[in-house]
Amino acid sequence: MEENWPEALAREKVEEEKRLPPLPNAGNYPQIVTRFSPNPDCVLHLGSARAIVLCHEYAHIYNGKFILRFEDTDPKLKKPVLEFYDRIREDLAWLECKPDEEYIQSDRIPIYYEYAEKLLKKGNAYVCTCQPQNFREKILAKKPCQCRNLPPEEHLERWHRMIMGGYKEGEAVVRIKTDLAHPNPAVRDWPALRVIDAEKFPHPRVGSKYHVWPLYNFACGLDDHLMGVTHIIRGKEHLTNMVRQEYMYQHLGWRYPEAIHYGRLKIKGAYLSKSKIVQGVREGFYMGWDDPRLATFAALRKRGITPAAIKKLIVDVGPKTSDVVLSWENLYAYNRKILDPKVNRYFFVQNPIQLSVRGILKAFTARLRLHPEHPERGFREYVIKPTEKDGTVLLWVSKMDLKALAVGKIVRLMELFNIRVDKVEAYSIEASFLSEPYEDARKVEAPLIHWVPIGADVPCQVIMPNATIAEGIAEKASRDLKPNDIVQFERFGFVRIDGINGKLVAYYAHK
RNA sequence: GCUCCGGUAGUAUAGCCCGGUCAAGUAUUCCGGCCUUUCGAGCCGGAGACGCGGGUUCAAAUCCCGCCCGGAGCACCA
Repeated sequence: MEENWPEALAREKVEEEKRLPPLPNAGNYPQIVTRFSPNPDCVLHLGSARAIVLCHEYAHIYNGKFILRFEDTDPKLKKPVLEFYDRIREDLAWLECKPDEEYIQSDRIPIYYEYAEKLLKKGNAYVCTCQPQNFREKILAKKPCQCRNLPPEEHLERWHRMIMGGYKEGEAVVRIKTDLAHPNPAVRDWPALRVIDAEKFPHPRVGSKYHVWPLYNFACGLDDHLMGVTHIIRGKEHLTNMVRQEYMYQHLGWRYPEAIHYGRLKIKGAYLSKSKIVQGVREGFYMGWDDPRLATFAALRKRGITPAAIKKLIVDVGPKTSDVVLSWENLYAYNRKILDPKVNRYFFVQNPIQLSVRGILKAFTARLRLHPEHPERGFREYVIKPTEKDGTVLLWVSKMDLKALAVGKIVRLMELFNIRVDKVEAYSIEASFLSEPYEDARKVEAPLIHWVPIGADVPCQVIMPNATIAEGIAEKASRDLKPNDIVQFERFGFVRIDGINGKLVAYYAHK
């Protein structure tokens, strides 16, 4: 059923969630195959999410296959870095977009050589030894360069010299023949492989083994067919690359896969440029790949943004060709919807200030639900006992609530009792006990504020999205939290617990 | 400059192919109310958009033309 009627299956989903538009000509293929093909020269970020989620999601919907392919064929300008191979794998795993297969292009150089030779032999490609400037002039004039029409034997000979290291950088390049009259000069006889000084620019994985490296259109074009990719989903900056590659497909007698070119995805205020991210981290401007100011997956993960929220967002945006500039609020809204029913609540008092309440005649036991809608999850319990001599109780409250704590005002300490403020000083507030019932507070529309008993507390800092730190005190019960727990600090926001040893450290997600 | 895409509310998206049911739907945002021992969630109500100008037509967000604006490509990068 699933194999024969993927559409029917997909349609069912439409009703419950929103749906991606159907893939073009999906019915023509026995199995849908998509691929995500990053250059391991940076960690992944929200800008890559569109490619990943769309590819993975479509493969999933159609019961197809999702391939991860590292495109690491430029050891010079876009030099791959070893650590990123694994980081990218981790990011995908975290995003719950695990590939069914993985390839690394630097392992496939012999395959590319084989096809280069084949094309050379058939006269569909040639080794061009022209000065780049000369070639440029010719091609702009729609004229062949002096190499183009040389016999294949000559090119084969040049080719062998090329891979043996007989040419220096820039001295020879393999070109795929296209149409010299093509309206777009960029399409005309595009370069397929070039010489790299292997000693000077060793590849992090294969070292100085190869002098000749394929360019994007060659390696990618071959691989898409060789790996059985049926649907290419990539950014629209690759639109002309499709046109270029189609010529090579013609030479090889292959059929070009279906291609979807979506627009760029940006998020307001986020730095999504790989080079800027790498530079900022290397120079120490950012604390790491997971600096909260970054929109890397690592950073989002650290802040408690869930993969589900990211996926939903991307699916919602869909594969349109126009660019989108998302606002963080959008992402937060998805995340909040996922988090709110799931996560427990705790009190965190930012910028604590001491509150002493006098006139307490008995001990109170505050039972705070871990989740307001799910009492079955349990409680945090605090016994508030007044001192024997003057019946006073000491609590932490937040300076942020100072406006509600003006002299004479009535305030309710959540789940505890109501007080009237008597005196406000720089570092302390004095108040007196008023009454216990919640209804009393409602009647006078007293503001509700949270609190932490002095003595039943733990120092806590929350790293905010702009990398500033919110200092404060969390309630004692939060000591039981574990790293990666996501909770809501009531009236403060959702946070992900990062660590706890003596001090609680959390990262802020959003309100 | 050349080639190619695209422009629906603050943001994102549906509708455009096969004109009317679109006085434009949805989510978020913002405002108001209800509910609620969170300024969260939920519920109810409200605000807010078809880039501009022509044309075709009984009828245009949808078709045609021009303009304007935005983006991408024009590497021996991916």
